[in-house]
This record gives sequence, structure tokens and C-alpha cells, in this order.
Amino acid sequence: MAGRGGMAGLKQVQRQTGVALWRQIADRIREAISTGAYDETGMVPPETMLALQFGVNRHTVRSALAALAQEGIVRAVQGRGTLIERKERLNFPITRRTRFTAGIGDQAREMRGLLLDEAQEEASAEIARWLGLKPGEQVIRLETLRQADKRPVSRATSWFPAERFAGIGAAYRTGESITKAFADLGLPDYVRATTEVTAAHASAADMADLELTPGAILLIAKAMNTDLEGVPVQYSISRFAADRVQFTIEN
Amino acid sequence: MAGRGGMAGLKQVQRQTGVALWRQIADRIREAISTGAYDETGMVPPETMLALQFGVNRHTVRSALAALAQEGIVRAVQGRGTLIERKERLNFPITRRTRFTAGIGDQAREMRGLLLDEAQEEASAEIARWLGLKPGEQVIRLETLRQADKRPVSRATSWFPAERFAGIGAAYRTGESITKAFADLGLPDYVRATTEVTAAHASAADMADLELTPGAILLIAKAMNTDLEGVPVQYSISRFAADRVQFTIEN
DNA sequence: TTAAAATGTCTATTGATATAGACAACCATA
DNA sequence: TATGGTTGTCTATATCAATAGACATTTTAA
Repeated sequence: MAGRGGMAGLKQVQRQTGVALWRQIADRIREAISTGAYDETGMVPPETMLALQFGVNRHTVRSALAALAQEGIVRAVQGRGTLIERKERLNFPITRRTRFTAGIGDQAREMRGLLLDEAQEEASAEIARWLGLKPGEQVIRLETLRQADKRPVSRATSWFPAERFAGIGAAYRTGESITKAFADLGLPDYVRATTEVTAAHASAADMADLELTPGAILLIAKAMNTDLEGVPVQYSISRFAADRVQFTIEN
Repeated sequence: MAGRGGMAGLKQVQRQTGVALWRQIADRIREAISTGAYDETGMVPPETMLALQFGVNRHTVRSALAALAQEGIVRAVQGRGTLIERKERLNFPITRRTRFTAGIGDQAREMRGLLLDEAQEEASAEIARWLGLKPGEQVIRLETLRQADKRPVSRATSWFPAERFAGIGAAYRTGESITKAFADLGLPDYVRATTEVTAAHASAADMADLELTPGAILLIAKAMNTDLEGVPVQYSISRFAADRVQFTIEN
């Protein structure tokens, strides 16, 4: 975990960069929590120690901790310290048989898939290319939000050939899963053909849906699924809250 | 690209969040450039228009553009407008035969791999688990920086079983590639076993090495390579500048 | 019971961020 | 050579971010 020379990571914050110190510190602490750095005590180090570590005033650290408390990640108790509330990071395997709900599996008690919006529209050049259609052909677009234990995990936009998958919106709304919706429409099985992974800052809309704060990071997976004959059945752009998931690619 | 209802993304910045407006705006413009939103003109919209779009003062937009100019992404010309300088994003395929240098291939004219540091140390519990060693066994750690056309692309930390790969640091320094270093040490071929992808903010050290500014995003790939018999030969944590690369997983 | 250690609250001050308005300098083109 | 559209510079003001210090309140453990 140490830096190049072996020196521990002091002074990991920078001034006058447009990102407030308290936010930089909040980000570092959030990450330290998620990597298990404070698992021994179950607590964040004392404010005075953090202030010394980051080379800032104690009040600045307090601002950072207040933000984390707001997110529900820590809880401060006067006289005792600042306790860590959650630290899970869902693992999302990406394989030829990638399915969202099954992939999360037993890592969460309750999985939900909400349909936020549904529309039929003409395929853009990019969507047409991915689905093997001609630009302008009809596609169905689903806007979905996936939650694990009430906590929003990803916001996805998916496109399907309209002719073959008419009614997939309703099917998704009842089954709350793409796999089930496909099954309802007579496609019992499908495979993940390609996945592109990038990262970016969250848009305002994604921030709202995923309950994120500005500066938050998204892992973005652009995926194409095909049926067993290799015919494209779905193209989707899924935005995951980066501090809540990791992808695993097994070859 | 539009949001849920189809409304375009106005007011994509938020106040009082610890991230300065000018930085949020810089991030949005940087992303718009990398997705090709301004390719028709080759220029960013006029400052007054951007100010209107984001709902901020023109001076705030100017701060954002100044930051992008500092990064070399745009160049302002008085009287004409603000020209876009670069927009490339390297594609990095992740397959069973993933290799960094070959993967980038013809996307860059010149690939370099620099050895920043080398050390022999005892394997931590995590490293030992990945490499199939007992905790405390000797491993060699390499700190490397990979560049494409002089531009830093990734900072990696790799661990190798010390006994089998003694001298890999020197081999990497001459060949500037893990593949070549393995070949030098009598391992002509190897395969990518698992890859875990996450995203996070850059640490101060990574910011310096990758020439990033605070708030910048990293794509982090934790990978394990094995020889053809399935014996682990390398575990690495590579940090990529997220706005310069994307990963592609083909199944 | 006491003391140490931790978080909570308050006041005051300085520097960075954002807004507002006005005008200069420069470029392309009619 | 005007003119409209663009970036560059300056002044002024309000708000947010960060530091500094003092002291209260609560918990834990000696």
C-alpha cells in the first residue's frame, strides 16, 4: 500500500485545486474504510490524529467526517470516537454468462430492479451498429435502476430490437430482471458478447438516482448480449457507483 | 445521451459540495470532448454560451477552461474561440492473452515502460494468496510507469515469486515490457487468469506520476497472470488515468 | 471518583471561490 | 473598413473553505 520509496502516504491532499480539502479527505477515508484499513478497531482514527496525518486543521477533518456521516458510512459518538457503519463492496463478475441479479447472488439479501422509463425510438447510428440493425430501425429503450438491499447500485440504459422484444418493458417491470424478461418473451438463454469498461464522474441525473454526491465516480460498463446464435439481443450502458462495486473478469 | 425524460443535461453542476464549480465544469467539458461532442467545429462553445448552459458566471467558465488549457486539452485564441487540442482514448483489451504493450498496439506510435523502483520483500497475506505462496515468502516488487507517445498511461505495482524470477527488474529495465522480461527469464508464454476492475480517486503519488490533477479518476485493474500450467507468475495492481483509456472485455 | 481522551460548539480571521459589470483586444467577414 | 462575435483584463463584492484557539460534553479506564 505504501508509495514508491516505502514512505507512507502522508500529505495526500492538495490545496487550490478546486476540490475542497474536506472532500479530498472524505474520499481518502472512504477508500481506507472500503479496503479494510480500520477493520481492527472498527473505528476511524481520532480527529486530532487524522488532522496531523493529512496536515490540516481538526475542523477540516470534522467537515470530512460530517460528510461521511451524512452518507451513512460512519457515525460519530461523543467521548468514544467515530464508528464505521458499512464497508461492503459488491463483486460483479463479468463472464460469458454475466447476469446482474444472479451475479450479485448471495452478496445481498434483497435485489431489486426498477423500471424508471420506457420508450420506443429510432436506433442511432451507434445503437444500430451494436444491435446489428440499420440506423432508424425501431428499438425499445429501458431506463432501469438496480438496488441491493435498498441501496442503489447501478443505473442502466438498455436498448432492444423493438420487433423481437415488444413488451419487454412490462416484462421487466414484473420480473425486475432482464433475464426473466427475456425468458417471458421466449428467449430462455443469452450470452455476454462484449463489455467495455470506463470510469467517469457522475452526471446530475445519475447522482440523484444513485444517491451520490458531486465528485463521485462511476464505473461504466457498455455491454452487448447475444442469443445462442450470436444475434445481438441487447445493448446496455450501466453506470455503477464505483465505491459500491468491483468487476471481476475471469478468463 | 439525454437523461431520463429526454431533457438535455442542463444544470449539471451543484453548489456547496466541496467541489468547486469551475472544476465540475472542467470535468464535464473534458468528458464532452472525449466523447466527441464538439467534433463538428473542433472548438468548445463560446464562454458566454457555456456560462448560460451551466447556469454560472462567465468568469467561472473561464476558470474551467484555464484548467483545461493547463492540461493541454484546449487552447484559447483571442477573437476566435477555444480550440480542442487532443481527444484520444486508448483501448485496452482484456482477454486471456492480455499484454499491455501488444494490447495498445498501433494506437500509439511509441510505447515505453519505465522501472521506477524495485524491491525484494516478504509477501503479505494478500499477495501470498494471489501468487499461491506462503505469507512471508520472498517476492520481487516492481513499480512501473507505462507511457504511450510520451504520455503517462498507467502506474503499476507488480509482484513476482522471487525465487523463480530473480533479476526480473533488470530484464524489465532493458526490455521495457513484462512479456520480454518473462521471455528473458525462460518463460516464453503466460496467460491472464483473473482481472478485477475498480475505480477511485488518484493518490498524490499517482497524480504526480500520471500527471493528473486532484479529482482525477483512476481505473484500477488488479490482475493475476499464470504460466501455461496455471501456476501464478505475477500479481499486479495497475492504475490507469481514466480519461485516457477504456477496457474492452471480449467473451 | 478522577483523569485522559474523544467528539461537540462557539468566535474570529484569512484566503479561495463565485458573481457582477465594464471595457479592451483581437479575429473573421460582410 | 466597419461590425459582430469572441477572448482578455480589471475592479468590486459576497459567500464558502480553512485555520486558530478556547472550552464544553461525553465516554472509558485507571
